[in-house]
Amino acid sequence: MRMDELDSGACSIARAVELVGDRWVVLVLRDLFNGVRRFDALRDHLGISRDVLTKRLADLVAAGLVERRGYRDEGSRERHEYVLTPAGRDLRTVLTALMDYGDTHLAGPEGAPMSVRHRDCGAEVHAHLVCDAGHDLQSQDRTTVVPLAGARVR
Amino acid sequence: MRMDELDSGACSIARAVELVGDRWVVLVLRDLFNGVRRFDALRDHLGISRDVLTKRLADLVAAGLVERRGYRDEGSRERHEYVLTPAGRDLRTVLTALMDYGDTHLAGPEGAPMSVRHRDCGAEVHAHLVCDAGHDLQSQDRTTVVPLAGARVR
DNA sequence: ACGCTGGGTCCGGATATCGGACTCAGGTAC
DNA sequence: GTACCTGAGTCCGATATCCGGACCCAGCGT
Repeated sequence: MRMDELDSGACSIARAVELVGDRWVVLVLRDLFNGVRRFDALRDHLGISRDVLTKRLADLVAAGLVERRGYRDEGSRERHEYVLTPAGRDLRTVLTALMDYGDTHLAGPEGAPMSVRHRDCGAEVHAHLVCDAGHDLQSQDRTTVVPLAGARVR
Repeated sequence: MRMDELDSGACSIARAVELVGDRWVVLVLRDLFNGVRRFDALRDHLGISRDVLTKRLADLVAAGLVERRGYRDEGSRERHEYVLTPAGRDLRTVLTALMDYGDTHLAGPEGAPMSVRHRDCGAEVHAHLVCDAGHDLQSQDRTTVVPLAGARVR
């Protein structure tokens, strides 16, 4: 079966990219992973317009990736902050894969700007392709794609 | 050091998302991985407008992820097809991570639509977070992020 | 009473997207 | 030779989105 006979929309990549297929969404998620939680902190750091940030955060909340949570610094009234939900945190593999790609192909002469470390052992963390039998496929191309029940023929 | 003191643009995720932070780019790459190579086949399968497809393909070629290659079916004049370069193929980890995310969080009741298999052993392939000491971090959150030489303070 | 601050909304111009019509070149059919 | 088909685009006008900037609003401190 040729892949172009299957419905492009009934594909997990298509569904996932519906959520995160946007520059700002990815950068907002990155900052949320890094502990930047407040509207104006995000706005300052990313240089995104307030308008768009409002919309992106609302979309992320609606999609269940982010939770809007009240907090109160003493001597201030209540404010909001944005924190990743477990579903949002599951995107870490995607962000790490993007980061690995940028490190390898797009870094300047100074090399990679950041390193993700395993908190327990200090070693660098990367996204790898691994098969369920335990083979690491990094940088090889030994894969085939087969349709399953959720696929739809056009 | 707080992460929001570092330049958001000097980040491998920001650089990578400059290339692939677009719905159509990701879907075009997916189809190229799956062997859909010709302009009109991509257009039909994705339902993208010709205009936008032309531009996305040109951007991908300019970025070195895709090569535009002449070919000739017998009895036709020369045509073009688009094939991934090695740099483009390195995005497989990103696409697999997106697919895993979609399979886990966005699949319908029929389950996942596709499965990527290791050609040598037939087992399913997934993107995992793995540290250089060999620990698999899947679904844990035991990471810290540290700035390196390529980071820029704002 | 007044201003400051976090977290927005509103607005107008610039950009991008979409679907559809038009183009162009080489090959086949007559 | 002429008409037509096909793959691969370009052009166009209407809509949608993005961006920067101005404006708003609710409490708290003074």
